[in-house]
Amino acid sequence: MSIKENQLKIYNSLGRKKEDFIPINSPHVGMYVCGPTVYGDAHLGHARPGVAFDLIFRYLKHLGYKVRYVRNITDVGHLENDADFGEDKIEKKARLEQLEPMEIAQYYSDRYMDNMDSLNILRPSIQPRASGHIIEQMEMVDKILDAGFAYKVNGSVYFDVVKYNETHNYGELSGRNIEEALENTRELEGQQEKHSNVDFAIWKKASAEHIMRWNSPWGSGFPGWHMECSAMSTKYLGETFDIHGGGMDLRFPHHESEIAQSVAANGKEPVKYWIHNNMVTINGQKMGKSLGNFITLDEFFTGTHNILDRAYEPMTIRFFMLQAHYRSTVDFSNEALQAAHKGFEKLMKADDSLEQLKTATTSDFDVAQWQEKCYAAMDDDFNSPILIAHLFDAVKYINSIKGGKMKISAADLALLTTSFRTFVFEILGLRKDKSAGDGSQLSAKLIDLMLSVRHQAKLDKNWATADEIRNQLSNLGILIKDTKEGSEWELA
RNA sequence: GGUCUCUUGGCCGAGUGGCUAGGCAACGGUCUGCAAAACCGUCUACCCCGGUUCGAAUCCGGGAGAGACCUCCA
Repeated sequence: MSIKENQLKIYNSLGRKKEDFIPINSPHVGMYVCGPTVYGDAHLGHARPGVAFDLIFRYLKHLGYKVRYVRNITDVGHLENDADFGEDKIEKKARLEQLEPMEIAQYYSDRYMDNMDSLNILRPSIQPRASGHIIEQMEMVDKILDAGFAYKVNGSVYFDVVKYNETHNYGELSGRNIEEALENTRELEGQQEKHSNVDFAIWKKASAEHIMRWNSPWGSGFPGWHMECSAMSTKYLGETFDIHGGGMDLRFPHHESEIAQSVAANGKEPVKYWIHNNMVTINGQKMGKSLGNFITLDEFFTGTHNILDRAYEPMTIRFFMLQAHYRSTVDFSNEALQAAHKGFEKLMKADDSLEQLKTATTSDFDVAQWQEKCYAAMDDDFNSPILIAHLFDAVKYINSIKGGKMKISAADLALLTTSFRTFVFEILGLRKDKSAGDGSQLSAKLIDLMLSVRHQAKLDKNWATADEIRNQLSNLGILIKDTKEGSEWELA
């Protein structure tokens, strides 16, 4: 399979500039993205990296790359508060609800995947769980100890950031200067075990009441915060791979520490291109669990959060996110989502119209050049908003042909149809939601019956009856749309 | 406090040294028995103050405001 000729550029967080995308082992591409910690329902913020990296995954595949996409499920290891008093997040929830920790993790990861499916996010090639890779994480801890970049204290193992920084640059990704950080020492409590407060645990001793624990050479415990991603990315993608993604909030300390761990253990930089998606904000502020200002995806789909004016289809949310570039923040509001909903509908209707277009001998629009512009948008760091703008140019053209104001040749129509659909469905990953068909067959037939009665009334110029039917159906939430071809209906 | 980012028309949101994205809303029109829907058209913005330049919303400096990270976080 050949790679489609392209000039794909990717903004690399490591270096903060756009670079030509040249895979290490073309046509193979390895991509690792930080997935969710499964101790709660996915919210709008989780949809952002889901959609962003799905777009990247889809486009790379479209270009002909063979992509192995790995997205982890974190079901152990995240500490709350500081290290000494922290307890595993999953364990805490379990104790509160009297359930097995793994039961919670399974429940929420299933729900997460259902949500992602709704958003038409392709499943990654591998979705490894942290709890299933304890051995690999212990092996990596061992390697870091052997390399001399970690030390053992009371059954825990800490990464020696200060020592690492003597020969490497801890802070290369986040633009931090550790020496400065050390000078502005803040008083931190309960950190006597660490040689320095910039050090972090790579293996943590489990307290007596800690349920999620594994035996290790250092005693009974669990892996540190950042180990899972280093261990699993190395296992499935190799010591050096092409793309590592995640939310911007993970840049420090999570990704910075991942780099340090991999370099310490394997002696080489793990990632060629770091890609970070920006946040979803609500009233200008980051939507997040700790801030308590999040809306879950299920609440969006059902409209059950009191801040929501209505329910929003998954595709509305997907389109809403694709209308912003992945590196920009995107601000939630009902108004913005309703605008996205309408725009999306317009796009889908234009797709339907493609079937009905009549061809001519010439075209009034340079379809080949239009296609080039679409590729140029995607090649420029996956610029979906620009692509969507071009798609709406095509929509306007399609509608003008339909209205008899412009012409298209048969060859151009074929090209327009395939490219339009490729970009809309294959690359942007949009999908027509089965909406009107949701009602029972019987209801649909009854509505059609009412419409034919109304049609006859209109032919008889019996406007009172025609309007009565329209109004009554409207009261039931069924919207009549009169077109030249006859009447259509949809659920409001 | 430190590091970094952002500030675009009624709203959302691209872009970037000259060629004036796009969506939604609004307004005008076409269509329609009326209405809605649909479609077409119109609407020329870039926080403030300096500077560089033939030319800046775009580059540089200063100011104001907002946000992210520095603790788990998508």
